[in-house]
Amino acid sequence: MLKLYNTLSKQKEVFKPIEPGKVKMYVCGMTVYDLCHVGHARVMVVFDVVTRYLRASGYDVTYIRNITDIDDKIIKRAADNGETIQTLTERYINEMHADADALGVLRPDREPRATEAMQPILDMIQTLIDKGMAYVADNGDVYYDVSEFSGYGKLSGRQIDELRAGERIAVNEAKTDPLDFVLWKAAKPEEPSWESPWGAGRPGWHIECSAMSAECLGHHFDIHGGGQDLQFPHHENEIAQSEGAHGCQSVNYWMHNGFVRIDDEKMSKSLGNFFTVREVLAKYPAEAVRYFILMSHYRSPLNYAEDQLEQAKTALTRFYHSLRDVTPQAVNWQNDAEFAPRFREAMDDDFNTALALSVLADVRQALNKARKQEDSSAEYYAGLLLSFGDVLGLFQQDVDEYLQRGIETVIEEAIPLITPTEIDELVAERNKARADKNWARADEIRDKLTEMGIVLEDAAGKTSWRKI
RNA sequence: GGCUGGGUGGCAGAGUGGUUAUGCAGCGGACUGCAACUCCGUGAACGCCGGUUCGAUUCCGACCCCAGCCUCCA
Repeated sequence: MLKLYNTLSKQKEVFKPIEPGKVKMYVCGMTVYDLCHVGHARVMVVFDVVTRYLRASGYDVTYIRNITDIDDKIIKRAADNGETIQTLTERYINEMHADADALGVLRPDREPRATEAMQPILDMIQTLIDKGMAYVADNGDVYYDVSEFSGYGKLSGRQIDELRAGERIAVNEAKTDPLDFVLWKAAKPEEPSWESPWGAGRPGWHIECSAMSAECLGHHFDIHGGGQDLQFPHHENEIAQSEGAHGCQSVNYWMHNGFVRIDDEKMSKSLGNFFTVREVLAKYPAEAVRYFILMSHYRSPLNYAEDQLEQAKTALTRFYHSLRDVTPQAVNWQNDAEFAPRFREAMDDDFNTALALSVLADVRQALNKARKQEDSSAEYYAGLLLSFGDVLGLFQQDVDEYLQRGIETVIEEAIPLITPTEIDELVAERNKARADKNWARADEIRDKLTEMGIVLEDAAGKTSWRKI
């Protein structure tokens, strides 16, 4: 029985889909004006695992992750670069996909873009105006009238008067209430804009998600996800818009993942303390980054640190190592009686991947023991590990490809160090020396390879190698 | 100031009213020509102060500290 933490109720709840057997999920994706950083990677990986596990649990999942391809930062960046917003966003959408693919993140079923949803956005704003929940200001902007929505604050636990008392709300003359937020922004000269009944302009940030989620999933759907920082105001405003316009509950379960931190501070663009996914992938295998993200619970803060990445890499390598030279059986983990109950229990408990990984560590150990005893159950455990791994998006690469990864392109100062063929030749020479009990020569070769980051492993009758 | 969440062994990170998390690192042993890999064994923890309890790291209260949101942000 799957339980998940619902931000709306601030507690774990048993998951019950609106329509039996089906899950409709919407996650706030990226604003595409720059490369993704590790925080973005976390959202993608976390909800990828949520989707995979829901599917493994038998649900027919419709997963939507939007792309924000029009906003102030995009306009500014495009202007700075002297390019159109289309070429800018197109480029970063491709980069985002490249990062997602590298991290083993499956594509959502749909990735709607704000600029392609103008009509639904305009319709929704009109509905809100017609219902008296929005108004056109003197400057041509359209604002949502927060006082017209009684549920305002229910997600983030805020009271309207408390928010009013806050000192950090910017004063904007055009609004009748500082808490009101913009649905439609009147265009300034030179800015990209779309025609509307209220003049040329562009949508406010929040309205696109309300419009697109309704377009893709209907007025009422199961799960809405995103980063913790979107709780307020973005998601609060989404609720106000969707429920204001449709007159019914919009989302049953709100899920928010925790931040990635550096030195106990949130990783963010504005603080400038971020690492792009691209930078991290240059130093660590993508799957190790994924493993690192899954090492902690999705709602906990995740401290980004090199030694943690190293640890993830080591742990992952040991899994692949255990899978090496075993022919895995075709196994469906759901049929397993030994480990699956614990795995399911962990994942059912609000997607506790950290605990699930500890179960996989036990499977790995069972596999190693079986291998040591040359027991045929090794093939079963290997298959089981792969089946579990599929739920978390781990262990799916070819074993040698992972362990000997990138060997063709390993370069240090642009000079290829060694080719696999050369390694094989050295290994053969060393084994000959070993047969002759010429330990000095054998060790010399091994040391030479070690210096190049190649580890040799002498199993009975076969020497294999891997990259450190 | 308001509202959230958190403080666990060397590091990371689950969890629990009384019994082994797990991973990485360490130590001892087996295996090995020596290693690597693997296996076996092993030490080490619950911010501080009270309370409830036969018993609290786990429940309650105060305190200290940390992070986040309240402004664009995954």
